[in-house]
Amino acid sequence: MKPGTQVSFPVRDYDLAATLGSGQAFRWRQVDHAWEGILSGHHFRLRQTPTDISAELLGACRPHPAPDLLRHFLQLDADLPHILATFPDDEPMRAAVAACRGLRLLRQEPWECLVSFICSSTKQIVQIQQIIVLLCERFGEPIPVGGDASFAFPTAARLAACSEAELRTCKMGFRAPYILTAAKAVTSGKLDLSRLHNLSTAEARSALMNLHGVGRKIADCVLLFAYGKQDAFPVDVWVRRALTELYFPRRRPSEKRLEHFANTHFGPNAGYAQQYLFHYVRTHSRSRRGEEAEL
DNA sequence: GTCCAGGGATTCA
DNA sequence: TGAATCCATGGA
Repeated sequence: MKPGTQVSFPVRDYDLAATLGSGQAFRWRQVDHAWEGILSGHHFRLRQTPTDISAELLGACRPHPAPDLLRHFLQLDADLPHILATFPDDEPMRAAVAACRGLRLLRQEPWECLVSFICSSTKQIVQIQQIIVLLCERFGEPIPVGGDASFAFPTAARLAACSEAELRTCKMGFRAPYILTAAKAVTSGKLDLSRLHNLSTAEARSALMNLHGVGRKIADCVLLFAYGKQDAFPVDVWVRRALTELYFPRRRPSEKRLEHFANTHFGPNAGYAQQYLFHYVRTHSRSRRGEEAEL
């Protein structure tokens, strides 16, 4: 696949906008009716038609993309109806699925995913995107795309060579030392990200949580979005809000009760269900609150 | 349990 | 339009 070439994938039950815009990945932006982003040093433009997702390669800083790069990243072969059938049959889940059926979990590169979510702590999605733009512009390999350049995600070795002050110029604040220690752990071999594929969810989570700045929530995001461990269930501000409002509308549950509920209610693909709830409350809560305010 | 660590987007008044 | 709040948190 050379720059300028185009491929097309027939798809069913796929919502590209919900998938790329639901806060799992931070390097995809909507341009007119297409989505542009960088994956493994390749700058793609994706479009959804009623029957297909088409992909155009706009530029690359590496010779050839892996043959199944997009198929794997976009999880085109995932059996979505089967996954949705494992969700609990209750009103909140039905509403969430009805609102964004076709939303898929991506399969991202572990290093990029780990760095992105270390940057995510107490940041809004727009700000996380801004941090990552700066990080890539300053430390990523340039990708020639037409007149201007885009940038690959910086390698662990490149970030390990940065000073904390250099990282702070990317507006990541107190997260800079966390990124630096993660980069050094990966570069030194102390943390082998490729090895986590073969570990159980609990073991892989524990390995990630050994990193300074990575707690349960960030570890679960990486397990879910990079390793496809669909029993991982990240609970952030929005998911906590969703669980409380949708499942415990009368009385606020204790933290322990909520945790137990999250770990037991959603079945083998709990992480997938979590993503539907996350996207659902984020895209619907404002209007719903507006309605409540009018009552 | 409490406090603190960027900083800008978003909401509020 | 200036102020207040919030944010895919985790560590001390």
